[in-house]
Amino acid sequence: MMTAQAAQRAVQLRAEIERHNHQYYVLDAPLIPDAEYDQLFRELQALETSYPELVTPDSPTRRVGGRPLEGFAPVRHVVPMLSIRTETDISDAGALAFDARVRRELGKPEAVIEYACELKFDGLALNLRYERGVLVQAATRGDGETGEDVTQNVRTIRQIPLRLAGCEAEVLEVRGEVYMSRADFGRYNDRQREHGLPTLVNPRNGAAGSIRQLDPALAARRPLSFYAYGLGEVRGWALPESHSAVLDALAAFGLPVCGERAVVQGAPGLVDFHRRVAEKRDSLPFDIDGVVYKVNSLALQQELGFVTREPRWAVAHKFPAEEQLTVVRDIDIQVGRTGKLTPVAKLEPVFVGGTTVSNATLHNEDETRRKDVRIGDTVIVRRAGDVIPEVVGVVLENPSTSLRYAQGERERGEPFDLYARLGGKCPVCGSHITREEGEADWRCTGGLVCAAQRKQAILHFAGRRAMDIEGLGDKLVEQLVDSGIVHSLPDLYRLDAATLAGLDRMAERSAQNIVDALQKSRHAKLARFIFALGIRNVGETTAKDLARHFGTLGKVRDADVERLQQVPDVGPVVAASVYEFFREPHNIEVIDDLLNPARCGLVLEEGDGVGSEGLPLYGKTFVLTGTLASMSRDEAKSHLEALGAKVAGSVSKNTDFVVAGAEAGSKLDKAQQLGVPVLDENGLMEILGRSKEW
DNA sequence: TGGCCTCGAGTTCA
DNA sequence: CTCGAGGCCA
Repeated sequence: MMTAQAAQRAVQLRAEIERHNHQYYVLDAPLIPDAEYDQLFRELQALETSYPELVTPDSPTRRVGGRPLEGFAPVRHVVPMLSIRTETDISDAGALAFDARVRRELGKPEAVIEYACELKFDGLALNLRYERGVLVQAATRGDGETGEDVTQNVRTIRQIPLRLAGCEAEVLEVRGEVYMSRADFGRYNDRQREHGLPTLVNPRNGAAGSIRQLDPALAARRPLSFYAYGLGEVRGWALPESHSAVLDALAAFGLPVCGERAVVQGAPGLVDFHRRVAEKRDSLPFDIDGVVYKVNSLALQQELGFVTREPRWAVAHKFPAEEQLTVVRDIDIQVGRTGKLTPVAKLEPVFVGGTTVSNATLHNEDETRRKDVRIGDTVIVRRAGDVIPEVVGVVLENPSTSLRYAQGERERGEPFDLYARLGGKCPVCGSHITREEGEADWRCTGGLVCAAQRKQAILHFAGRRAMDIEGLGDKLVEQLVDSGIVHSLPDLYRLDAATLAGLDRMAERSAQNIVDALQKSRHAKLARFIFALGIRNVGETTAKDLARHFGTLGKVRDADVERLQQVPDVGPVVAASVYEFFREPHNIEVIDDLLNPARCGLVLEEGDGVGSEGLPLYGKTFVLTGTLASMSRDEAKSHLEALGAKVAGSVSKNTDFVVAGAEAGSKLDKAQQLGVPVLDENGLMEILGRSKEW
């Protein structure tokens, strides 16, 4: 790069970074995720390293953060609050590189260095000043030299002691991070939503925003936590020899210190810590960016010193970002089994949370409008603890494009309007679409005329929990419906191997497998068949309830709304769904066809409609969690149900037993919380075995 | 009527 | 897994 170009780029980057600093630190309204900001910052750093003549005294790299907010008194830090360098390589190599650097700087290439390892919190750094053990002042980092006096707000954080236990030091400044736990964040937002008040975007913004609340009464309502991780100015207190001993001392004074820390030896210890924390990351009660490594010996820390504003003896080693920026290429609209129209954002593929994400649901029109996602927008995508990616929100300025369009607002697409986009018609069948008063969803009115709904209905029918027709997946159904071979459910049972073998990715062998699977499914339990029909509001459990109560399909079909409501857990809504389903001539036609021995030849396993009162586990509710060694969860479920037990999906005080297999999750915790008896696999086998003898 | 508990339905990627 | 809503009970 030519010097002139480099100079121009540096000016651009500085302006950009300053603006984001202002957004982030002063306005608490970041426009871009941290990873993106870090990247801009690193680019400027790199540029200034290559061209030292470009460095200006007011460059953002010369300071650590933003600037004090008007309204809070400025506080000059006696000992500057430095930032910590981030290792660029997020793989294990990052840890090795840091250790190698430390040994080289110390001139001891062979030494095994002792490190203190901690978590890197996603929050806001604070300096707490204690004089003779009393909290006299709390300040934010600000620009590192001067922060803001937020003592009033910090006093409202219960975890922060106003007086230290057994510390009479003339001055002891404690540094740490204010954060919001995930649970507190969720609870806070739930409450805000209930009252129709604005919610917080993420816990980090919550923490930063609360501390900077000018009204301490408002700040006090935000549930904040704090962890101490270091020291500022110290007078009249003999420093221990190591960082870990400092933290122990702070904990003894009554300050919260995070328990997830370790003292390790050399690079292997760092790698090990990084891995262990990465595994735990999702189950921690708070968000973290990564981990921090610090040379443990304070003497060695001093020897290593600083490069400009960053200590040589510490680095942050981050994890893959859970949030990333990407561009919405298009908004597709999918048609579900019930005709529900779901907008889906087609994204420029982006690596986030360990996998590449290219689709994200926008749920419905209101949700899309609330987030104001439009085609062409840059959005923040998150893939946190759970697996499913979500669009967190729109970024109104993309740093890479705003450099180009620095002067004006970027052109945006139209606000999302589902009806207008579809011209009022289902994208698959062209039937008109409706949205009932008070409903969130638009629906296609085409019913089974709509190919999309037919495909979904067939897939549902073939599903594992329904008729369990192995091999009949979405690709095959797609082909069968599109080619016109299968129009409705009975057509499935008229398929032969020769027809199937003509299809894409279908040879004789696979074709025969499908035919066999269909043959096997001709004999089905009533409950599965009812579920397979796909009646609105009738899922697996309700289908079982109906089958058990009525015993035969004929009785279910002929039942009036009143009779239907006598089934446990069936109220007016479900009863109406069932009743109307069996009044629809097309549905009756399909069912008759399926059960006609001369046509499809399905045979239902029907009963006489007695309850299961006589069974040994009648009236007991089980919840299964974790993985069992000897059988699948579904098998365990059907065994239990065969004995009259009810198997529910979540634990409550009505649960009689929780069966915990290997790697049981939150359900086990909940069981312990509620004092519900927990069985291991042996316990389950014992119950199943014993009950069989009865 | 309000506050649980459940159930139903929709969702992503390897 | 999570959200929304149906159903039940106090």
